[in-house]
Amino acid sequence: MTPDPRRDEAEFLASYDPRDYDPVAVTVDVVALTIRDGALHVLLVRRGFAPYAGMWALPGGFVQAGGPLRGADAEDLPDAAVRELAEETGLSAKGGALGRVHLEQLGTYGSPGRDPRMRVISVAHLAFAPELPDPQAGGDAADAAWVPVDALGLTDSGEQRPGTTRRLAFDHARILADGLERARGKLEYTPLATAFCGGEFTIPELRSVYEAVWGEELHAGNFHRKVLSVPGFVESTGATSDRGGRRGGPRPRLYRAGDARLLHPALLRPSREEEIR
Amino acid sequence: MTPDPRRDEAEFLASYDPRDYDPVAVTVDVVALTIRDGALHVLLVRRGFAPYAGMWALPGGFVQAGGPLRGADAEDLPDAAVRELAEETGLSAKGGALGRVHLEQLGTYGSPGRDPRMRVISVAHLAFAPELPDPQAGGDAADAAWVPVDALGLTDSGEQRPGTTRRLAFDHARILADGLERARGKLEYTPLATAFCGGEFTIPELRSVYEAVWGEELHAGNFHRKVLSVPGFVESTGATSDRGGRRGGPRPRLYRAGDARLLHPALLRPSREEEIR
DNA sequence: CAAATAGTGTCTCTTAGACAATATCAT
DNA sequence: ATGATATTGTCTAAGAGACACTATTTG
Repeated sequence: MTPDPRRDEAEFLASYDPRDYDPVAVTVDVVALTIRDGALHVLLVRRGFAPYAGMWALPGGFVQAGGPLRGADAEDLPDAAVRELAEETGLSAKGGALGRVHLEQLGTYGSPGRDPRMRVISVAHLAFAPELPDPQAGGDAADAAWVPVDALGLTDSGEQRPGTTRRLAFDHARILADGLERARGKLEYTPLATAFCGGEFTIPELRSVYEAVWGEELHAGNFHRKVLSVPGFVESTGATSDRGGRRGGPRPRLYRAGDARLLHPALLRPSREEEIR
Repeated sequence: MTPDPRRDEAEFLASYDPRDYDPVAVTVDVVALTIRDGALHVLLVRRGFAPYAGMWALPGGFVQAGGPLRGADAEDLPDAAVRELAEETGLSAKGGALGRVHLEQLGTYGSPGRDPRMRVISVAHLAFAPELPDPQAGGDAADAAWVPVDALGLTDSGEQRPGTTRRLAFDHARILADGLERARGKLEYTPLATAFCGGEFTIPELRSVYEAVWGEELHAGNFHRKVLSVPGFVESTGATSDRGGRRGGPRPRLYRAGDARLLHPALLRPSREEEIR
């Protein structure tokens, strides 16, 4: 049963009864990405309870709907995503380390049967974070950790290769695969790679972000010149890093994110020939 | 109140009661675009009932959730979008004219208060259609029509300019603005402009699609050469159109969509300098 | 016939990418 | 000292866009 839009609002509210509706739950899941030790990591929680007990899942939870009277506890979707992220990481949402996190909506997943309990529509979000502390296992989670994406054995078709130890619950392998593909694309035409860095960063650090997300080595010289040539991508701080490269080399200069929202011309990743058809 | 994931599935189902939940309704809305008379049009319905009676809205409706027992009437989100489109246009979903329509998810809109009746989460979809017949006003709609997008006075910020006669209900101006921006971008790096054409089309017809969506005139010669140079964008049918241009000119050749899913190199639209920052 | 249009040729400028060179730093 | 790294320079090929030209069709 679904609401009948032919009734006007007053009549609707007067005759309102939750039992008239097919129950649908709306959740928010977050694909939170960060770079650790030069590798792309995703924030996962281990489920303590059925369904999928013991398996790993994206952090997420039910949206506070607010009920028919739309109480003050009704949450907007981005707010719900930030709240879930804060709960799982133990970080404060406002002003704290989460203040620098980029968050965008990824997509909505609502196939019947994706949750064995009931019809669940999940609005997935994508977050780019600078390096954050290890998460606190809390709430519903038996464990929580930043997990290297490579260790999950994801295929392009959104499944995990057989033999992968950490199995993902629900359709979270598909959601994560979609999030990774979105992230790879975003790095091409937006300056969001800077969201993985701290407030100040070097060009080689920025390059390592691209290499971690794209899974390809980039030519240092050409990358350097390209980043500086795109208007508004980065701006110089005038300062210089206090350390050279890991195994030698001069001290790189420091930059901060510029004011561009789109990169023009874009930084196209090499060798996309395969995925064109 | 939200479900407690700590209960296992059997216990969950045994104790299930719809009244335990904050009621949330999930709808599907469709931004259906087509080209008519060289101008971009969107499919709109006029609301016959409150809220927003008399205003125009995107076609859409409630998703059939299927209830806790997940009956056979449970709908996937894309299926719901196709069903809404078929209901509003009076066209058959399978095999009919809707078979050639491109459909993709656009985004999910769930701000509290966006629907005055209750908490409604709307999963918006974007459809590219070749020229279709005029829709049949039916179901909940007092009227239905393909409306020129330019006549809606949309601003970049997702609002309608004052003085626009056809007002859009709910947050549909924002959704439509997002859909248009997505469409403009998709034409750059995918061959989806062909989805606005019939099975066979000419390069000038394809160019008119780009001009209608981007709102800019393109250089005919350069466009022609560019389209043919991108691998897999179009393939020749060998045939020639039976008419020349409107006011003269040779008969253009006919092409059909190629097998590329991405355009490489992309067709970048001119003059994007403004929107970079 | 006059005007418009399809399709092709040519030129210039920008950019991507390969490669090289040099200065600086870690070990 | 040795090797790695940051940064800049140079060269080549590809592509975008401006412009011109010809052949063909409509009215």
